[in-house]
Amino acid sequence: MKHGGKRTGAGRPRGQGQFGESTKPIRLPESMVEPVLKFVKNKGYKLPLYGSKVAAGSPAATDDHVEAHLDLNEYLVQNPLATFLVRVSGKSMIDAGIQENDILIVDRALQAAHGKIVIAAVDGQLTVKRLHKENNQVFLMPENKNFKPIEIKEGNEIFIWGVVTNVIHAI
Amino acid sequence: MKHGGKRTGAGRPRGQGQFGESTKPIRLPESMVEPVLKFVKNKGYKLPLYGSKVAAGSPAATDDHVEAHLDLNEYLVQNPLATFLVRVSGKSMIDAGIQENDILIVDRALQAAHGKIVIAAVDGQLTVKRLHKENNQVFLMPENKNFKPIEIKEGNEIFIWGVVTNVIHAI
DNA sequence: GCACTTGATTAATGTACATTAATCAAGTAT
DNA sequence: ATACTTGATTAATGTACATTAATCAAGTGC
Repeated sequence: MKHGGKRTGAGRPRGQGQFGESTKPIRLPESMVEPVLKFVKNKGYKLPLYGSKVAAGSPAATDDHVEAHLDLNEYLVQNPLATFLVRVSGKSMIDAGIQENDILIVDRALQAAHGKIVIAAVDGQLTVKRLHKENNQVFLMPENKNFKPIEIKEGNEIFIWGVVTNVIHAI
Repeated sequence: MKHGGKRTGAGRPRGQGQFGESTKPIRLPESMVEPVLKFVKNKGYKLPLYGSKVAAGSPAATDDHVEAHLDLNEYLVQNPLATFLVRVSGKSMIDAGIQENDILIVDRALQAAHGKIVIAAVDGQLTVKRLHKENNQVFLMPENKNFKPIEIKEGNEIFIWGVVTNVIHAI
């Protein structure tokens, strides 16, 4: 009663697991287990970015003309520990394409240089303005003709929180 | 030579690990190990969202007035497997706040209803337009007076790929 | 010959376990 | 007394291991 002998190709095939590839046990902090499982399930949120020229048919049908696969977190956030979001209120930057209720991605690690759009706290209120530095004078410039520039002087309570890198506008 | 006896409070303290909390071994597909470690290192990219009123000082100093902690992937992408990105070329939707080189987040799972801004493939070229349905006629409407509407008729090679949900504009 | 059963083979899976690290307390030397 | 050493205690950490799953091949009955 022998069943022995070679079994080339026998055994559970590789890549038959739930992920279709080999796995590795990694220790994760308990609070991250759920988010990570979601992250893995969504394949790391790598979204295809299409350029302008495309093949006919639906985007699912072809991967031609895919410029890249982007994770929005990685693409939009350079310095995760120094980045925060601000919801826009007011229309003072409407001419810069920043509309009410848009979400701004703000990086505290970037230099608040002349010409940059920044988030500043003025009178306990956050505001978006373009930073204008000129001959020792510093202004927060609105981009809406109905608003006036704010001058930053020694001693007035204005803090620049960071530099706006991206605007997210919901349709 | 006894060193025995009770040792209340002895032992390595809880929360002394690299994550400051208990961990759990989870199997991950090998290709996701690196992205997941990055994801965990960045604490799941939970970014604080500030409203308009704030305390003085820098945003790092206080967590008052934080409306929420958002993961941009989760916030922007409802249907990860049906979502893709398109880089905008052309200015045909400039009046809708969609500028050249912006990145659009597009969801194929949403209904392309009248009035929605959609991505369509026209002559092997992707285009953003507002969908206009009226009396059995369907139009792709630009929002820029220099461009003309495109009518979608039976038999012409126009495919609607999905509905634009968000616009990302780099500053 | 053909279907079915049984054992062999190998990968996937989850977790138990040995090791390491960090702390406490008693013993020891100064 | 004070500092140092040694063993005890308990959590963190990485991985080995037992179990399960999926396949192959020989044996068995008809």
